[in-house]
Amino acid sequence: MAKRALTDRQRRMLDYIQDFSVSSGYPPSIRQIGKAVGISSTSVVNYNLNRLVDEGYLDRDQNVSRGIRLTDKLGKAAESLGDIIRVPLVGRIFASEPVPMPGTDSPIYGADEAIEITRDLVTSEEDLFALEVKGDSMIDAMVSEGDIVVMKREPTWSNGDMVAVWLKDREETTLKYIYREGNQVRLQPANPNMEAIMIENPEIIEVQGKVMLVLRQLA
Amino acid sequence: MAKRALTDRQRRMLDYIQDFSVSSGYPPSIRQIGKAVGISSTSVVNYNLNRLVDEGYLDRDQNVSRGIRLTDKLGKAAESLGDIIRVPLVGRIFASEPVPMPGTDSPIYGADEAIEITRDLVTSEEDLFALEVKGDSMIDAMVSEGDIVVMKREPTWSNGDMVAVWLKDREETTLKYIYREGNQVRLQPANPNMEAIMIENPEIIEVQGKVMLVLRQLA
DNA sequence: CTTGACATAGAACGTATGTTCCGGTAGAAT
DNA sequence: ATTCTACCGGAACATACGTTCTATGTCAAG
Repeated sequence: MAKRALTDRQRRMLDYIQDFSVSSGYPPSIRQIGKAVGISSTSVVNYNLNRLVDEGYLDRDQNVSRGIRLTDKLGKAAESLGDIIRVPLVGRIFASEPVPMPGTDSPIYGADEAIEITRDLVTSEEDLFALEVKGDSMIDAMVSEGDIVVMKREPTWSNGDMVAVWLKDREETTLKYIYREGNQVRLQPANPNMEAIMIENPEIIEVQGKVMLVLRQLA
Repeated sequence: MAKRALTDRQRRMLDYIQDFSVSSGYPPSIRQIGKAVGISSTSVVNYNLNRLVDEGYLDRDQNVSRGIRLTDKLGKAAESLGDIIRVPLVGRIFASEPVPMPGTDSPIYGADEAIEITRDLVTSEEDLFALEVKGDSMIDAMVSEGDIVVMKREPTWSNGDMVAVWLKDREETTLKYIYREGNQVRLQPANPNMEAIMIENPEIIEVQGKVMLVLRQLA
């Protein structure tokens, strides 16, 4: 997968490093970091520290105690922190399965992975979660393999919303524009070349979330 | 003695700690400090570090590598650094001896001790040195034991200057206002109750410096 | 199912680093 | 001269800390 935001652990590590540094005047040791974020093994802290170096969030000096230096990348992120929101990446979306939901017992994805988006990309910040699209079954929604859909868990929907719907009879998840038409429901693909699906009995569909954003990270 | 500025070593240590900290993102180790300021023994660095803590220039955390934190005292000093000048304290002034001079082979005092004064206390910053007054022999100059005189090494003097003069015949140093009066020189004590000394032959006096400032630190 | 990439935990290791002790010097005070 | 204080140097010591190795588990890819 292209580029992913930090894991929750790594973010907490950065937060702790920053907090400790400003309050103590010097950076924390590996063991201090581990204790703070709940990692028992120094090697794991070391591992994630190196990941953070790879991501450009900090610099390290080898064989130097507390040889950690925060880069300005974090500073910039902190600056505009008010403009960035984190959306948990809770799983993947298949055509053949209902969408995983956060907080359920469904096989949680990384459990601590997330993507970061600027606030102005979405109209709401509540109840958002993200899914990675697997397979080409969503092509009728103009969504391709590897895309990330940011969804909002919401019980209600309005005409024209793009939603993830679970078609009980077909055992299939699709992304469609949804319209109420009398007693029926019309599921309209984003791809104008595709035919709409008319649902005569609304009982057989289950709206699992409203699509707020589709991300396609290339290169 | 009341309160003294830092030794040259300690000042270099502070400078190095600050430089290293800002450029590295974390404080230096004891051995790094020693190497930087030319101290071979870690215990000596440790010793001076604790002195600096006593003086309030930094905080330390025990048993923590690089557990050094600069206090804002240095920051403030650095802020107003343009307003502070350091005057080397080169020795003591006796009535019975010529004044020691900086740069001579005279028994240099601490060699690295100095006092700090604000710039506005003196009219000139060049060729200044400081002496501690020993004994009560300068009472006719209203200068008492323990005072510090800041002097300017200058070959010339003007009427009304207070100067340190070495009276060759008496083998005595005194602080007096000096006036040229015809062929003679009048040395006028600051204490109005004291009699002036008339010098008929200027050859027997030697002006060793012009007094710029007298400091009396109490409590 | 098997493989490989990724993440974690635990333990052992080497060393960077702070601490302590002991001896020595120089100047000031007595 | 003696004592005292401040400062320095060297070495030994204890440990805080970064590094490395092995084992384990998970999950996506083949």
